[in-house]
This record gives sequence, C-alpha cells and structure tokens, in this order.
Amino acid sequence: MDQERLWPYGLRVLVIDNNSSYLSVMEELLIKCSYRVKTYKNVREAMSFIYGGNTQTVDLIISDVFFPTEDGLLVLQEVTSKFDIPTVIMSSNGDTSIVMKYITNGASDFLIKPVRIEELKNIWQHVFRKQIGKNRKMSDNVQHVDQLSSCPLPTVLAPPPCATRTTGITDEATATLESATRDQIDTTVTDFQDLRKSRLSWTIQLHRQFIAAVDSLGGEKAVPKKILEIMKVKHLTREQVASHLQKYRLRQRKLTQLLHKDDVPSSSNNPNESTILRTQFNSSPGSMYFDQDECMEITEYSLPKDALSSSSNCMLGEGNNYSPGGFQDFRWASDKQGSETTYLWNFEADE
DNA sequence: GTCCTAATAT
DNA sequence: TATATTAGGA
Repeated sequence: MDQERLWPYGLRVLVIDNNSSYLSVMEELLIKCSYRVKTYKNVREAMSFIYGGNTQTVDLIISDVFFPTEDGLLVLQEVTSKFDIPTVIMSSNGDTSIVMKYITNGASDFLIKPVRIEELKNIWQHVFRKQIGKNRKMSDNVQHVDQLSSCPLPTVLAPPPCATRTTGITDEATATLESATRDQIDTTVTDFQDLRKSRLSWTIQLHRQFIAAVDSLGGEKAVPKKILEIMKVKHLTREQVASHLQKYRLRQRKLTQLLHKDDVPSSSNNPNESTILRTQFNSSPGSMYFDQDECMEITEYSLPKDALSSSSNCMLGEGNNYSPGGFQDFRWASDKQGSETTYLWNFEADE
C-alpha cells in the first residue's frame, strides 16, 4: 500500500539555511530520524519549489531565521496559512521577543541553535497537531475519523525510530519499522476515537425514565439489565445504567441514614419515608435540580444552539413530557467543548 | 459465559 | 462531581 505515507517514518522535511555546513548537519540529523529531507540554501529557491506545485510533497519546513523584514513575516504567514505547512524556525538567538514574533506569525515552533536531535525527533508532532486542528473544525464525527485515517497519521505511540545510532537503515530495519508503524496507525485511529469518546449526560427526562423503570420493578429487582429493558432507550448500555444505579443507590442510602439520624427510629418502617425525603430535599436551594420523583440531583443541562434548532422533536426541557411506553432513541450531538464531546439525549419516537 | 455490584479510574 | 471502567464473585 501507500508506504510513503506511513508515519512518522518518511516525514518530508524541507530545510532552509543559508549556512551550507549547518544545512548538512541538519540534513544528517533529520535522516537519522528517518525523515526525508530536502535542503535549500535560500528562501527564494525553497519558495519556488513550493509554488511550483509541490505543496503536497512537503510535510514540514524547518528554516533558519530568514525573515529579517516584515515581508519575510508575510512569507511565513503564507506558508503556514495558505499552504498549511507547519513551519519551524531556528535561530541562535532565542530572545523571547524574537521567538514571540515568529510564533505569533504562524511558526509552529522555535528551535534555538544548535538544534539537538532530540528536538528533531518530535517535530512531526507539529504536523499532527495541525492535522488535528483541521479535523476538529469538522463537525461530523464519522467524517472526522475517516479524514484522519486517510491522511498521514502520526502516532504518539510510535516515535520516529531515531533512537538507533545507525546512520544507514537496513532493509530489515526499514521493513520492521514500516510494519510497526502500520500497526500503530490502526491503534491510533482507535485511540483517536477514544480521545473523542465522551460521556452520557443523564438529563432530567432520561433520569425520570430511569426512576420509572426502577419504581415499576420495585426495589430489589431493579437491576441494570431490567431497567434497561424497561427504559427502552436505544443505544443506552447496561453499563451506563449500572453506573447510574450505583450512584442512585448510594445517594438513597445516604439519605435514609440521614433520615434515621434525625427522626425517631419508629419511623424506619414507614412506607412514606421516601415522601418525607422528597419533601425535605425539594426545598434545597442551588443550581441543582431536584427531581420530583425522588431525591437525586440532576445537573441542569444547557442545550447547544444547533441542537435546539435542528431537532424539533428534542424532548429536553422542563415543559416536555415523554411517553414511557414508547421506544426512544438518542443520537449524539456535539457541543464542541474542548476535546471532549458532551452527548445529548435526543428523543425520537422509534415508530 | 452472563450479570451484578463495589471499587477504582478518568 | 458524574460517569466509565474494572475486578471479582454469584
């Protein structure tokens, strides 16, 4: 298959430095990292190479400070934004103001000369980050994963094989590297999904269904599997119900203990105990919502705008009611907060 | 092997 | 904290 695209082995790095001896040093170091290297002594040549239709053949640019003027900064901005090639700047001068200048103008990193191989081992991360940034902007989750798997995919689990001291890479070593990288790519795609995997939010409505199921089963028989069956919510897992049940029971236990401490022991067999608890806790203040059916607090859920507009049959919200008998489904909706995705229950009649 | 629950992890 | 995952037993 397309072995050239395996990561981070074979990362295509374009180096620019007007000092030819340092250029050779860089080339040697980068080759030790199993990267493919192209060197240029000046910006003009490098740019004409890129402008000549080679934007897709360069993954990353490492350049000496070649932008002494504002024009130079424009070049940097163009390379990073228009061509979307991450650019790493090198300089023997590491003054914060200078570093800041390049970073704010789009440089992915700033390396202070002499550059160590350890630093070069990790430069592929800039390409990865840039790729993640691009994919983050895409709202569709499935597409997201597809995009990733079809583009060069570096992996945190498989750093460039530059730990080996050998200058030349034998064929066997190369083959091993390739297969190892290939394996890592698969796991990384999975890892990436895991990265985005997020947690179910127990909305008021969902929780009410849960309570209805628990009540209909009666205390003892309310086990995750049965609750799940009664709730009839598609894609809800037994584990999720079990987890919620655990929390629910814990809280009930705590509350009954509290009650027995405050009240006379004779009321311990009172079947209206839960009613008493309910009354007590419904009066509690705060941003938490106390479900009327029992004493569990449910965090009020704030709806993302798009979920509100695009889902007319969304059942979230105080005024809505649900049909306990109906089969319901939910689908994921991203609220785009950080790397984590909060999922919404979006109820829809199954039939 | 399934399922439950408590404990632990994230 | 809320929810997910794990561990170990029924």
